Amino acid sequence: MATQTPESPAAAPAARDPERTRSEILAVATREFADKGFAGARVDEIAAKTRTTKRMIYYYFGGKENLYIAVLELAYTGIRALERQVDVEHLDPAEAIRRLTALTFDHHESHPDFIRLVSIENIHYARHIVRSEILAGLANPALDTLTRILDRGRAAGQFRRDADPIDVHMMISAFCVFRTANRYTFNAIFKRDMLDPARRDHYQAMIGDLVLEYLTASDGRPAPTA
Amino acid sequence: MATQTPESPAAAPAARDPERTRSEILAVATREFADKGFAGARVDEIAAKTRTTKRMIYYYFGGKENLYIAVLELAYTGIRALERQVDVEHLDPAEAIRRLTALTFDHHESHPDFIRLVSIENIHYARHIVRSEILAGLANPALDTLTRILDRGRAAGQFRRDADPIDVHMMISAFCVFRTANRYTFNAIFKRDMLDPARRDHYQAMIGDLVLEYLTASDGRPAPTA
DNA sequence: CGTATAACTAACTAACTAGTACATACATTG
DNA sequence: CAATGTATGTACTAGTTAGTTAGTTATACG
Repeated sequence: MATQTPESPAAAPAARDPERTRSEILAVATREFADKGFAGARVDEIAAKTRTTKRMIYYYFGGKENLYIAVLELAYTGIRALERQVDVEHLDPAEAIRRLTALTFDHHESHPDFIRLVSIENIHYARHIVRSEILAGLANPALDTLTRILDRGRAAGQFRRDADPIDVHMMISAFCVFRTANRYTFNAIFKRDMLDPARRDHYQAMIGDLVLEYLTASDGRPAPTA
Repeated sequence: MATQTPESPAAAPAARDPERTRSEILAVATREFADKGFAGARVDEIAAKTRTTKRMIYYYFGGKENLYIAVLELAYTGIRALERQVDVEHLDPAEAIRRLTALTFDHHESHPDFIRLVSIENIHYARHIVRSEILAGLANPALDTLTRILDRGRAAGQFRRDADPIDVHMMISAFCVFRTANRYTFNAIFKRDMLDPARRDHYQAMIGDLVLEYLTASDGRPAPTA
């Protein structure tokens, strides 16, 4: 007997389950906002796609904009949790960069809705991120990881000394985000699907090469010779 | 006497000027769609910001969606015209790459509305580009230019032989587009404005270095030694 | 048990929004 | 200078959309 709730053994739509109601609204809203943007998404449609009613959206979230912010908060905290799991401390700096880059690459590929939400939020000048207390002060595990790798690489004389963590993070993100975020216009214009599985390994290696070549290039200053 | 009659040469609101009416609607619509997206933009507001009425939008463009497509067409053809003016044929391949990269960089920086429209269009899965006959078959001067540079660079034994023009174009675009398109969320999270004039030269040089280092790196094949 | 409260539903509304009907002024040309 | 099509403005409408009102039902807890 696969009972879902303590007292109800019926497999019927669980009558009362605030936890599930809330998270179902969030899940559906994530899809809708990511698909159509803030202005394009419809509260009525979000409600219709859940097993509950529109009233519940207002009950739990207070309004369309707050729901959108809740969606952003969930998306960002989820991504950050994943980033925190990355462990490359045991790897040689160059290998660690390659691994971090590959993981970021995989990550963006497997979370297109997140990338879409970020694009949408940029169209809104990041207004909602700034307004959200949760998001405004969210730590960035990927950047911390990268900072440690760069420190190790510099100490070992492997990496250029003027490499800035935020810049390197930007490089990696730029490539990985572009590939997903601009997939459709790029394909319409160049007739090339940047997410074609046949080209996946090629692009994953390319961004790794790119970053490593940058990091191991001379910075024009007296560097400790290997 | 500021007469508005047919024969008045006065600088007063030109009574009849279809050319101006049309282009004014397009200019205002470009700003509105770039600012708020397709769903977020309001036909009434676009009309209010022109010197004409909503009726004229329907008269000239037929509807909101067609107006949006017209905006895209104008934006893309304008950008393509600029790209066509790039002349780097007289430069050494490496210098040509640096110049093309710098021009692309400048270009994206000075056309944020275009980048926004591209982001918006990606949110719409490039549906309108595909529908537009003008856009679907628009040549890409930047890619042609790049292809010729790469050919010259390979012939001179300066560039790796497996460098693909579309891939290289993608690299350049990724960096330049990301910097503009993701400016707001990036700044909200990392407290760094990627468009800060103080960092402009740094980033312009960085993308140039990045691409050149990639192109001059060994491709693991027997290459003509310099 | 019974009652307070949290979870929930259905129906409604006021405001907005894309698009249109209709009337008319202007300009070109025969 | 008539007449005909182009360009334009005003006022309207039908449909949509975020948000609300007024309640009902389940559950926890004394």
